Amino acid sequence: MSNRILKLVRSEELRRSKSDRLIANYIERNMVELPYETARSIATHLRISPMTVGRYLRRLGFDGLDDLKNELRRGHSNPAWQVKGQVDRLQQDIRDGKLIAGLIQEQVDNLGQIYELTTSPEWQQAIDLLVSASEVYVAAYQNVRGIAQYFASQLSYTRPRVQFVDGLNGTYAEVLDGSVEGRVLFLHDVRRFAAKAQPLALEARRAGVKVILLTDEFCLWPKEASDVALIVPGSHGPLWDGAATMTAVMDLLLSNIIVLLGDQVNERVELLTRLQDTFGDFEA
Amino acid sequence: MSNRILKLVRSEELRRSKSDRLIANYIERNMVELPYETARSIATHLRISPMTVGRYLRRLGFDGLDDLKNELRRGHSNPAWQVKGQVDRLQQDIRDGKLIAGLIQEQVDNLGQIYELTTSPEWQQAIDLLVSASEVYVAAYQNVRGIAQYFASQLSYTRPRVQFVDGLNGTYAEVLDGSVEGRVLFLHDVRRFAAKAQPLALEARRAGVKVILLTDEFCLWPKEASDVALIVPGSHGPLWDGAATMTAVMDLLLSNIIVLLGDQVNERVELLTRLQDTFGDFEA
DNA sequence: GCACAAGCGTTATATTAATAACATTTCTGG
DNA sequence: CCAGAAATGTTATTAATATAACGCTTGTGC
Repeated sequence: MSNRILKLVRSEELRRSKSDRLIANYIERNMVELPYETARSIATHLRISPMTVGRYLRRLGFDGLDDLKNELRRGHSNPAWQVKGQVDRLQQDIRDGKLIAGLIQEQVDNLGQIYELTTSPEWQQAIDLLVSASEVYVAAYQNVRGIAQYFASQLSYTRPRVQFVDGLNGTYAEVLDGSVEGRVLFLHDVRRFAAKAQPLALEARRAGVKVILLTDEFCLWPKEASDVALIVPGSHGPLWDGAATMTAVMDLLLSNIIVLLGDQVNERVELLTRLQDTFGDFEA
Repeated sequence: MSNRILKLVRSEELRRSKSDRLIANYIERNMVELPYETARSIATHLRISPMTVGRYLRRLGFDGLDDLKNELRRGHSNPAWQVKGQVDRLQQDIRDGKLIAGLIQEQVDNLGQIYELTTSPEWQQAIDLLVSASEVYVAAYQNVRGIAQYFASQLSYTRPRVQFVDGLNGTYAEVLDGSVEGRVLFLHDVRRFAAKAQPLALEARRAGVKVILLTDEFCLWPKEASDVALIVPGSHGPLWDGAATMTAVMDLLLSNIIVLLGDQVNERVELLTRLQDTFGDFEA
C-alpha cells in the first residue's frame, strides 16, 4: 500500500531536521507526481542537495528513490475508481429527456456562449487591466463570494499584489484611499445583486480605480459603474444558478493571463510552490 | 492530455510493423505504470530492443520516453503553464483564436464525463446523505476553499443545518464531538492535496460522521477516508485546474437535491429571501 | 564559548538509460 | 527465390542519476 509510505513520511521520528520535514512534506503533497521525479528534481525544487534526499530515503528504509517508486507502483496497481466517460450515452439520454442530462445540456450551451465573450473587446480590455494593474482587488458578496475568493487565490499565482477585499470594517480604505496609482477592482456580482456592490464600484471609479465587473445580463448598471463589463449570458432558472459558468469564465481569464505572461508566471509559481513546501510542514 | 497519447498509439498509420503494434499495445494497456518504465524495461517485456522502442516513440512525435512521460505528467496534475515550451505555442494559438475554442471544447468533454458520474451509485448515496443528514459540514482547503464555501452557501438554501468548517481553532470540535447523530462531512480536495484533509476525514469517520469526498482521480486515499467518494475525472484540463468542472458537479448535486426535496426547498427559499429582505444586503 | 556530533553540500565515480552509427534480419514484389 | 527496402538488433558513445568519501556548517551539551 502506498499508505505505508504516507505513514512513514508522517512519522515524527523521521522528521527531525529541517530538510527532513521539507522532503517529507514534498513527498506527501506530491505523491501523484512522484513517479516522474528524481532525487535531483526534488532536491532542486527544495533548494537542497540530491544527496540529502537520498540519505533521507535511506533512513525511511528505502534503497533510493527507485525502491520507493517500486513500492508506489505496487500500491497503485489497481485504480478501480476511475469513472469512464462516454459522451455517446450522454447524448442518447438527452434525447430521452432525462433530467440531469438536460441540466448538463444547459450547462454545455452556456459554455458555448462564453466563447462569444472571449472574442469581445471587453475581454481584451479586462485581460490588459488585470495584467498591467499595479494592484488588483477582488470583491464579491454573499453566495458568489467564495467563487471570487477562488479567483483571487488563483490570480495571485500569476501576478503579485492580488487581494480579496471583504469590506468588513465598512470603509474599503485599502482600495479607495488613492495611495497607489493603477489599481484595479475586479467585482463579481450576479442575480440578486448585493446592495454594497454598486456603491463600491462607483466610489472606486471616483477614486481613480479601474473597475472590471463580472456579472450577468440582469445587471442594470454595468456601464455607469464599470470601466469594463463582462456580461455572461446565463440561465437563471429556479434550479440553475450558473456558478459553474462563472467559474469557467474565471478559468478562461486565468488561462489567458497565463499565456500572456508566459515565463513570468512560471517563475512566480515556482516561488509560491516552494513557499508552500516550506510552510507546509508546520501544519502537517 | 494523456488522451492524445492514446489517440496516437491507436492510430493505424503508426501501427505498420509488428513491433509497432507490440509497443502500441503495451503502452495502451500499461498506461498507468508507464511512468515507472524505461525504454529498456518495455523492450525486455516485449523481447525486443530498446532502440526499437526509442525509434517508435520518435515516430509518434516524442523526443524519447522522458518526453512522453512529461506529457503524461501534465495529463495527471497539469498546471499547463509549468512547461515553458508549451507556453510559447499557446501564445501563438491564442492569437489565432484557436485556443479558447479548443479549451471550451475540452471543458465540454469534461462535462460529458460528469454525466457519467451522476449515474453512479455513489452519486445517489451522496444525494441521500446530503438530504437525510441531521447536519452537514463542508470543508476544503487552499484554493478550492472558496468554491466549497459557495457550495455550502447554496446548499443551505435547500436544507437547514449546513455549515462551512475551517478548523481555525485546530480542533474541528463542532464536527467531531459526537454530540449529534447523523452528521455528514462533505470534503472537497483536489490536486495538491491538503495535508489536513485526510486526517480530518479519518477522524470524522471514527467519530461516526459519514464522509462524502469530492475529489479528482489522483486522490490516493478515496476508499479509506470516505463513505462515499465522488471522483471527477479529467478535472485537470487545459483550463487551469478545472474548478469549473467541480463547480458544475456541485451545481448538479444541488439541482438533484432541489428536485428531490421539491416544495420543501421552495418554502425554505422563501423564508431565506424574506430574511434577506429584512436585513437588506440585497438590492431590489 | 568550546568541543563534539549531527546534518548538509561538493566532488568524483559507478551505474544506468538513451541514441547515433553500423550490421543484420525480415519483409515485399517480381 | 532474389534483389532492394524496410525494420530490427548490436555496439559504442553520451548524458544523467545515485551514492560514496570527504569537508564544511550548524546545532547542542557542558
